[in-house]
Amino acid sequence: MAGVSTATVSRALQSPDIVSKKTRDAVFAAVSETGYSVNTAAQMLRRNRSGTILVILPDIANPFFSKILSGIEEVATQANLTILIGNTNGEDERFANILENLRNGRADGALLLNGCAPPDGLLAEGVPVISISERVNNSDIPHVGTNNEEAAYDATRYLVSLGHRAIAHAAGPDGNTLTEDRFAGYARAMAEAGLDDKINRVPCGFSFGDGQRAARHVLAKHADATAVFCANDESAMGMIRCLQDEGYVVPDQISVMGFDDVPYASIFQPELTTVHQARNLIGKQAMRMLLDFLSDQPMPVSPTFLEHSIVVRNSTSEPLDSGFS
Amino acid sequence: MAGVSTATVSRALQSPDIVSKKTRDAVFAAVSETGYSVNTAAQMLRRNRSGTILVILPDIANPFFSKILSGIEEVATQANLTILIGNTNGEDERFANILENLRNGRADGALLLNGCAPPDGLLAEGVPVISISERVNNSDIPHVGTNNEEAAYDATRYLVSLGHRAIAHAAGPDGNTLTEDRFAGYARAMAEAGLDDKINRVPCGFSFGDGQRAARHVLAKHADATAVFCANDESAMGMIRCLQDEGYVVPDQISVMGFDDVPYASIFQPELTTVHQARNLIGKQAMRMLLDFLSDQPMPVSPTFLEHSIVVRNSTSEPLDSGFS
DNA sequence: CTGAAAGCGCTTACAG
DNA sequence: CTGAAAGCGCTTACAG
Repeated sequence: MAGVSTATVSRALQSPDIVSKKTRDAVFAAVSETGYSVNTAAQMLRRNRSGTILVILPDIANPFFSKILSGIEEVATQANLTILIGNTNGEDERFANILENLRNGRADGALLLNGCAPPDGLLAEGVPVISISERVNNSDIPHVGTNNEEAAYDATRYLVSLGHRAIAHAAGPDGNTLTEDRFAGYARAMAEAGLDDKINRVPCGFSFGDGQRAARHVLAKHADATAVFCANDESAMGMIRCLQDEGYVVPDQISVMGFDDVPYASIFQPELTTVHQARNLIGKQAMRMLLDFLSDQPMPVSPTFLEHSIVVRNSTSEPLDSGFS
Repeated sequence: MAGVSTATVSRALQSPDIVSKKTRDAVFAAVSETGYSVNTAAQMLRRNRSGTILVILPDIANPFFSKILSGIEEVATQANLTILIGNTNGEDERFANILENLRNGRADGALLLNGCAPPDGLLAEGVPVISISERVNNSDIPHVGTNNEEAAYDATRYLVSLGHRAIAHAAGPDGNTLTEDRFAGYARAMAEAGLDDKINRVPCGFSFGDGQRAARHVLAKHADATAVFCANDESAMGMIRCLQDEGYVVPDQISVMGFDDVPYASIFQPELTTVHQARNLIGKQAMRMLLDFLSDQPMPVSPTFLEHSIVVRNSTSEPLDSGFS
């Protein structure tokens, strides 16, 4: 090296201001000449910090997560943190393996996007964790996301404002907080509009195929419906596709509304009316909170909600008087 | 701990067969009781290996990559390796930062999906790297992917076999090996069918919007075209959407074919005829090769290609005699 | 089959 | 402002 101790090299690199300009320059010169790069493993070992945060999600291919991820990345990069992505694929075993990264020191904290509580004992104690988008039931894990109840309420109110009365709700998968929150908002708006007797929860799910199946259910059992509010965009698209295949015109004969505003919502035909979530901001906010958490700042006890909005496109319109039957 | 030295604990955990059954059991019991987990940092430092491989891609949200990623993950998990995803976002600076993980020991090797050569000096020497899907120009980095020239040739032959003669090609972005390979395959098939004078390279790109713009180009300048072979699925969908907006019926008046077989290809209306790439297998194969590379086995000097196939759906049909003008 | 010991490459109180 | 020294938690030749 260039005439100084390793201690000084370390100082020059980590806190340039505490060494003299002369040594600093010498060190930087030597570094760029030799192409030196600190050994992260040694650094991690000594500091007892990995400088990495773990992002746990159920399906990396789901476009819903991409903007959240880029928000997380932006903030993490600024803070000089690496992000490690763990893909559970909905499997408990994978989830457990991924959590291992928090015990063995590969990551200092985690962002949980899969809505599952870490199994007892698997979450290392005192490790900062924040849940995003999907709340974790019965836990005090800090949360960042959209107010799903409120957003579903707004969505339903929008359909009511168009003149719809028989509005069905194609609900998400069971045992999911998103499903319950969105149904609750729908039911509240219906009740408020004096439509208690029209409240109609159709079992559905979050996939395109689920939406198709739910459409057949609607056609078979609720032929008076003039609108369907679906629990997410994917299922709304499946719903529409099936209705079209059965010869119905959306929105002329039946309106369909989604939730999420995924990238594809504006490419699908008809373009989907949906609820927009501020996904990038959600990711950023969650990462910022995790940063605070890592530096032992107190966490908010109630969930942090970011603003949502109704995006009106072409899959909804005023109802025909008679319904579509 | 349970009556043995740390050396023995290490041996019991890493190579259970070289310790006596008695100590092994004692160690495992103590481990599960205390919830002990090895410190990865210390392990990395001592072994001079991170047990992590770096996957570099331009856009994590692109659904094209998801199946490749899951293939990579499957093999990596079996081999007990962690994967670290680096998202370049197409930015050189990010790319450089991501490559840093190979210098500082956070990763032992890399899988390159962004088709860019690591800038001189930024790739640590002797680090195993394999390129996937998109070849890196002028480099001897081992490659795994689809034979794009051959696949484009097959796609074009399919259109020819339907009876099309005026087949345009909406080409990918400039300076990309995929673009050149696919154009070359298209041109070869056209020439072979005696249609040299019909070879028509329309500047396009890989996005939906690029496809829409290219459609206008085709309508304005090549109104005799009865089919367009697009460089990927996204642009093919944009092409179709614009043609529909202009009042044309696909495939009746004009056939459009894509490349990749992304998940959305079968949901889009009309369902897209395209070239299927064995993305999961590509990911697996690349990861397997990287494993070999890491254990110093020799790499193949020529690219490893996995099988592609033509998926016929509803965006292509026999041409009308007259073209669509 | 097991233990004592060295050392991986950093960082950081402790002196000076 | 800088250096010498200790120690983070492992793994692995080396003895026995």
